Amino acid sequence: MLLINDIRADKEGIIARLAKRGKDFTDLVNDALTLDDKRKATQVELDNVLAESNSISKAIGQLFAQKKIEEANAMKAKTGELKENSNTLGEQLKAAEAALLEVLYQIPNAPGAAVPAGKSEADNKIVLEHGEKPNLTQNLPHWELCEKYNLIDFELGVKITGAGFPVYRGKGARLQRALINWFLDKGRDAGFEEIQPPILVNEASGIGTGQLPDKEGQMYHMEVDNLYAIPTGEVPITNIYRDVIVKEDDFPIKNCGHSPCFRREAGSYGKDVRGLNRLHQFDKVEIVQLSHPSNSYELLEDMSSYVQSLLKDLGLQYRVLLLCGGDTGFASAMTYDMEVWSTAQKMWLEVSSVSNFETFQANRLKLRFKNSNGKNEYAHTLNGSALALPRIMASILENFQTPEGIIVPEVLRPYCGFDVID
RNA sequence: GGAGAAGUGGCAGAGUGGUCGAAUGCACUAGUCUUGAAAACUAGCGACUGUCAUAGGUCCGGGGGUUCGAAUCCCUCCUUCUCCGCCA
Repeated sequence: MLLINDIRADKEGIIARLAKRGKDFTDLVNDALTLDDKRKATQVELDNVLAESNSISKAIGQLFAQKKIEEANAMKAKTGELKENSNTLGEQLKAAEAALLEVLYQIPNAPGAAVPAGKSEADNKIVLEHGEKPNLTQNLPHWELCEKYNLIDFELGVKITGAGFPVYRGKGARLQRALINWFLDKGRDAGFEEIQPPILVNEASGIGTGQLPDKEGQMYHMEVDNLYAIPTGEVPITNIYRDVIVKEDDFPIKNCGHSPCFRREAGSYGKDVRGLNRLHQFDKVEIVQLSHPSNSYELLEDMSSYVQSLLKDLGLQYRVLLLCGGDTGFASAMTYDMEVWSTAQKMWLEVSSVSNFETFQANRLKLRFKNSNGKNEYAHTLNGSALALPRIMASILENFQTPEGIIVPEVLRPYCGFDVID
């Protein structure tokens, strides 16, 4: 959520930034400020009552110490009203805080300066396009290639678990494992510390990264133990830093981790979810960065370049989109999407998304650093996929197919141990 | 899963109902001394909220309760340790 103090400091600026999402947030912003005023007023009132009651309690303590029992008992009588008062005010304060939070939770992140205004993906800006779309003599979609070469068995997954839980086998499994290892090695070379996080998280972590309470239905939930299957490695990795005050000198903090991801994706059917396009379980290598507020946008560019370097090394043609306000995720201030053209499906496949959240996540996480004035300040968080496996698998299978087989990108050959899938 | 013990500031560790937000040590920061450093000495040193700045308020694993007053008593949850059981 946005910091109420930031909103207070530059209300018009925040409203203007939010307007780039194609919606007017003036009312919500005003509500938030009004509720915060109310919260503060209640707090001051409560503090005064508590201060008085504290001083009386201390006085009683001193009277007892001086054995003036009767005077002490007489003083006790005075505290009844104060106590009642503080109880009422305490409840009012809780209510005021809850009301403020409820409004703040509804306000998305304010898009950054470079983000174009717009309502839908039609308004996204194509930043660059790299390489030529492949010109193939054979154009099978990946699900047919998977069947032809026995790489991924979707039907078998249905039998074992259900739709959206594919079984990778043989060279399919090996290619995927090769990609994961290669991504992790590249991450390490780029200065990211490798993390292998838990893939089940507790409620506090879900709240920390914003999946809870709103998006509860998108995660698999284990009721017996009240744990959630992670929808992305971002959740456990970012939560490493929940309630942490990092050292300013440690910036940028760079983490990278592979994990399975679980998404219920309730209600999505049709050709967009065919094959590997959308799954309930998939693997992803995620990169996470914590940044000093002063240079988080530089780091966003670094992350974008890094992801692009992976795509280039794989020999994939791609384009980079700067998402417009309306298409930028709720928590993000600025997002680049990387898309690979699928010749067979005649559509762009989103293979990565890198975002700068500014303080939006750090606020909920209570992720701070001590600045040069000795004051605690919220850090900026960024993350991105580097990369998500299924669509990269699909891109490789579809774009490197030949009548003689699928040609494995050179960088992966040492990792998977074969040059061609036939 | 069963039995027992424990959770206090960055760390260690006092504190069992009344000037305790918390002794002491270490670590850290600044100063004195020194050519410089070390040592020694002096001072400072938790977080949140709040104020123009003070003041004030909250926080001793989390939540709730008893009391005029809770780190201290009660309930509950979580975590860690020891022993037993089970086990990749």
